[in-house]
Amino acid sequence: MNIGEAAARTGLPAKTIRYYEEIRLIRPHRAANGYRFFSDRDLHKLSFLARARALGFSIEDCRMLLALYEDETRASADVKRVAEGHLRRIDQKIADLKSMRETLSELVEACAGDHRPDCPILKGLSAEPARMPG
Amino acid sequence: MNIGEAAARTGLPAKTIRYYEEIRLIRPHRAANGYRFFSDRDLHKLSFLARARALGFSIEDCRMLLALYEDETRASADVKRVAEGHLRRIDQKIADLKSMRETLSELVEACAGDHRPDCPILKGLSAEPARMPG
DNA sequence: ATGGGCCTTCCAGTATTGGGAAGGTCAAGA
DNA sequence: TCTTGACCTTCCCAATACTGGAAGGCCCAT
Repeated sequence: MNIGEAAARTGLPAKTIRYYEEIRLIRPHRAANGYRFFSDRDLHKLSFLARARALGFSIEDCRMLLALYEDETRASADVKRVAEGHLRRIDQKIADLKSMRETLSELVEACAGDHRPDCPILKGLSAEPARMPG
Repeated sequence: MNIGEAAARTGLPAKTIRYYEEIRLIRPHRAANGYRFFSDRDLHKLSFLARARALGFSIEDCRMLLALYEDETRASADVKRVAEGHLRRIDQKIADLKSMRETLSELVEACAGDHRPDCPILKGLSAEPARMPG
C-alpha cells in the first residue's frame, strides 16, 4: 500500500511515517514510480511504533524495542529493562509536575483575581522561594 | 555586573541569559567594551524568569507575566488567568502521564524479565489496545 | 609580552514533528 | 486526448528552549 493508506490504517500522519523512514526506524520498499510501498510487516511495525510513542517512549527507546520485537531470541529481561527505565522517567516527570502544581495552585488560590494590582502570584515569582523552617 | 556574575547570582547559565536577551525578554545595557551590563533591576527580572520557568511557564507566558509584573496598573485577574491556564496544562500533562504509567506498569508487571523471549510488553505494543467491555 | 579567564558573535544541533512549495504520477471523466 | 484533482516525491523552514563549540576580542596579572 501507499503512504496514505498506511497513514490511515496506523493513525500516524504521512509526515511522521516519512520521518521514521528518514531515521531508519522503517525501510519500506519503493514502487517503480518512486512511491513508498508498505508491506503488512511494515504496517505492523508502524502500529507498534504508534503505540510505543503513545506510551511516551522516546524514538531511541522505540528503536531498541523494535529491534527486540524482531529478534526471536531476545530475553524478556532486556525489554523489561527498557520499560522500567521509561517508567522511572514517567514517575519523575509526574513528581516534578505535581511539585509545580502544588506551588502554583497555592499562589493561584491566594490571588483575588480582580481589578486590583496586588497579586500574590507575582509576589511569589519575584520573591525568594519559601523555605521550610528548620 | 557582567554576565558571569548575573549567571552566578540567578542560577541561569550565561547562554540562557544571552538567549533571553535575543528574544527580548530582557534588555541589558552595554559597557564601552561591548560587554553586557546587568543592573539590579535586570537581575530581578532574571530571577523572576528563573522562578517562572521552574514552575513550567512557557517563555511566552513568562513574557506576559513579566509585562504584568512591570505594569503597576495591572489587574490581578490578568495574572491569575495566565496562571490558571498553566495549571490546567499541568493537570492535563499529569493525567496523560498517569494514564501512560498505568498501562505501562501493567505490562511491566506481567513480564517475567528473564532469559525467555516471551514478553507481554512486546505483545501489548504489537496488539490492538485493550478496550473496556461495554 | 604572555597567559588565562572573561567576554563577544555566529553557526549548528537537540527531538519530533508540522507546514508548505515545487513538481512528478495516476485514475477518471469530458 | 486533454484536463482535473488527488495522490505522491523531495526539500526547506518553523516551532520549543536551550546547549555546545569555534573564532576572536578584552582585561588583568606576572
